[in-house]
Amino acid sequence: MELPWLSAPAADVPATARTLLGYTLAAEGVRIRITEVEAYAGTGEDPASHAHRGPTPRSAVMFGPAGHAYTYFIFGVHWCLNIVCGREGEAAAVLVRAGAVVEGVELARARRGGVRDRDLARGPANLVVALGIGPSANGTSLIDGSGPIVLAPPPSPVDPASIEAGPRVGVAAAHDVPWRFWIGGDPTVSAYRRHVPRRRT
DNA sequence: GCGACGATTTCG
DNA sequence: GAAATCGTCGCT
Repeated sequence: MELPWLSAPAADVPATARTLLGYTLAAEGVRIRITEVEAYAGTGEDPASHAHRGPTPRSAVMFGPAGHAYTYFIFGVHWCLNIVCGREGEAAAVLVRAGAVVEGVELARARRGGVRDRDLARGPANLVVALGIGPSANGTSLIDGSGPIVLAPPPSPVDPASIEAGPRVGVAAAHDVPWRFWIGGDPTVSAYRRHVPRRRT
């Protein structure tokens, strides 16, 4: 699978994020159709990006070739999945926030335990659980079949007019850029929560 | 080396 | 509204 537009310049990552809506991610017996994403740009361009202050051991994958997975650990509890975008040396990425399970529903139910089907892959950490992936996926290719996750084009095209945009969820910085994109009206899209500062101890 | 804090989820 | 819970990153 060749997806050259994934390597579009980092400045175009919002457009890349929109394009990824409707694509499917398959891993460990479950396939989900992406219904919600967020765009993150690179060094110096996006205060909310992990790569904003330059390369670090964690964010190194973001600076690599497009089409690879960037997984990170958050709050000592959860894993989230990004699709690396942009040209090599740039650090753009698209956070996969929600999806609809289209294959392997039984497996996804077993992994998520007793939630409604629409919630199986609702929210970035829940989506990762439904797909049964984890830290070992970091840095693997999503497009050449060499890794545990495979990205594939939409089974049915997404109507561009149905795509909606808004501020990214839970980010303290850049609250004003509408870099979250979702398929309008889709029940699997996660609820918007504004960033809440933690109480200092 | 130390400490504040996070692209979250879930419960009360 | 707040806790859980720990790796990462910047610097008191």
